[in-house]
Amino acid sequence: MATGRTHRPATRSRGIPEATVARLPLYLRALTALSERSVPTVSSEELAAAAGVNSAKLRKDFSYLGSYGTRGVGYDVEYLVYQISRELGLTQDWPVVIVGIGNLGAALANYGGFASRGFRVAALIDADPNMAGTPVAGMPVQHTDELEKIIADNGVSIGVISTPAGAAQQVCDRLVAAGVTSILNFAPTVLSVPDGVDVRKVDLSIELQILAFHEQRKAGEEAGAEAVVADAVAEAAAADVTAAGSAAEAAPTAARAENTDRKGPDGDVPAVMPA
Amino acid sequence: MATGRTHRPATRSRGIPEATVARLPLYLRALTALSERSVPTVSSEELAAAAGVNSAKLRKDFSYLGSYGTRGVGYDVEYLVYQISRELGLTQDWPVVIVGIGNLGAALANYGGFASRGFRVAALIDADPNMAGTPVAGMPVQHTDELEKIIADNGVSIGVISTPAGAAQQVCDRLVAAGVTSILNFAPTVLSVPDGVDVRKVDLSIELQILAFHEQRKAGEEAGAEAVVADAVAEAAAADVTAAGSAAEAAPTAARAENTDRKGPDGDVPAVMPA
DNA sequence: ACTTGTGAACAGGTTCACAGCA
DNA sequence: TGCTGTGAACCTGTTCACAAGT
Repeated sequence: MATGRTHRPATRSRGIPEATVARLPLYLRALTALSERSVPTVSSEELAAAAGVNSAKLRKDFSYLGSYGTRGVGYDVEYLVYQISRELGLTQDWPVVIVGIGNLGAALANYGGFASRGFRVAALIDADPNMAGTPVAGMPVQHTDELEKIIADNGVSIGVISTPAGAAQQVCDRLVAAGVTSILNFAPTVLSVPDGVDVRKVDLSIELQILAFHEQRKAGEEAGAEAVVADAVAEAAAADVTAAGSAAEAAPTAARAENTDRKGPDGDVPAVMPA
Repeated sequence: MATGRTHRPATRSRGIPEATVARLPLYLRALTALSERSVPTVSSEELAAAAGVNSAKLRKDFSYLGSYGTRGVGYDVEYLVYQISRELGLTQDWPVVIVGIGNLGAALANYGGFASRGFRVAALIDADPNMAGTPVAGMPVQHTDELEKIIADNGVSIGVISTPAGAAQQVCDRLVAAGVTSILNFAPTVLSVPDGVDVRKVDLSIELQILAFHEQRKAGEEAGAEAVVADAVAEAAAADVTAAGSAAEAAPTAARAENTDRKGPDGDVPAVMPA
């Protein structure tokens, strides 16, 4: 597997912190909502509440972009929307292909959040010949054989993989070979990619497992004790605790909000793992 | 705002770091694969490679769980699978309900990764009366009216929200009122929940936006300069960039993941800590 | 020999608190 | 007066490197 250890080539240190980048979409969404309500300006306190973060963090984040606010007043909504969009690269058109049109792929194809954010689904690709031509989200599914041509013809640089785990690496390799340099992976598999290619993974079951961890902890707390019971049972049960082999991937994120005053959601770290 | 600023410095305790918890599912998946291949033991180096992290981090993570390895040898696969499963609370059955059976909800209902990890879909709920009774993933969709009863009858404590953004908060409130204490939110909205309830969110468009950011950066780098060009244009364009994304986010779907998270800004997590 | 387990250095991110400016 | 912008403290997480076992 790729061993690209070069994570962050110091050379680019002038950049915006990853944690901040990961929050920009959040701010953008909150700002877009304000914009639609024709709100002209917003304070860091208000915007932070809408985005679910605390104001100090928000101000710090914005400070990395530049000084776009006005002391004593707040931020100009429209101006900020533009600046953040530009910073994220959303002012340009990003054609993307979705490979693997199963339940999830179809859901993604129908997701409105793409188009409204500068992303354009250039093609839906699936390995099943029977699906070819079938319309999904108003667009015909194309066969995997066309993959390279589609990517070249549309200048696609971002690919979404929603195939079964077993096909993911192969699809990934073809996407990369065809020129894709950013991949959003939904398959529960660790993908190996050459240096220079970004991969972000999303795994539905991982999120649930993390919730289960905290849920379990809540229950134990309530009970008062901690007796993590089973210790003797461990050995015995160990043999078949697991089964199926598909599952999770990595991704963290969490949010937390509170009702009554303050609150802070949390931090999230991006992780684009380098091969 | 900063009223009761009672810091909670001493709150730290025997807990496992959030970042570590977020990686446990990854290790578990890799271990499960090894287990299926009947591999008896594995070194931190091998397992780390399979999980996509570096070995030092993996060993550090495991050290929080206890000393489950054998120096000079490695870790016993079966034993570790059990220990991690137990730590995550996966040795028990977690009934979950999925609210909002659109494309994404259906995809989630069909997702095999749930069942194979101790999660059981107890019910599929949707507000559309026409969907009631319709089988999805082999199970009839039930109407929202039944929500409270379903949760009570099945002892559900984890809920998944895959409704449109507009309905999310309302659904969330009902889930919480009915007893749910952990929520996985796919709707592109910030949810407010009372203390003690965990919310994790997954937003697909956010992941894509983060990829776009890095993709844009790559392009610029290639071009040689860093000149974030358009600076003068900014001012001019700012005025009406606005509408760009009015389509709004209606459909739900999304995913987002990343590294770690959760933690409390202020008085958040009551600090779980079993003595 | 070989690999774990971990103190300690390091890095990055968050929060504080206040100076600076409209 | 009010709110932004930010240095500095603080805290969490990562990496190093080696002592401790087997």
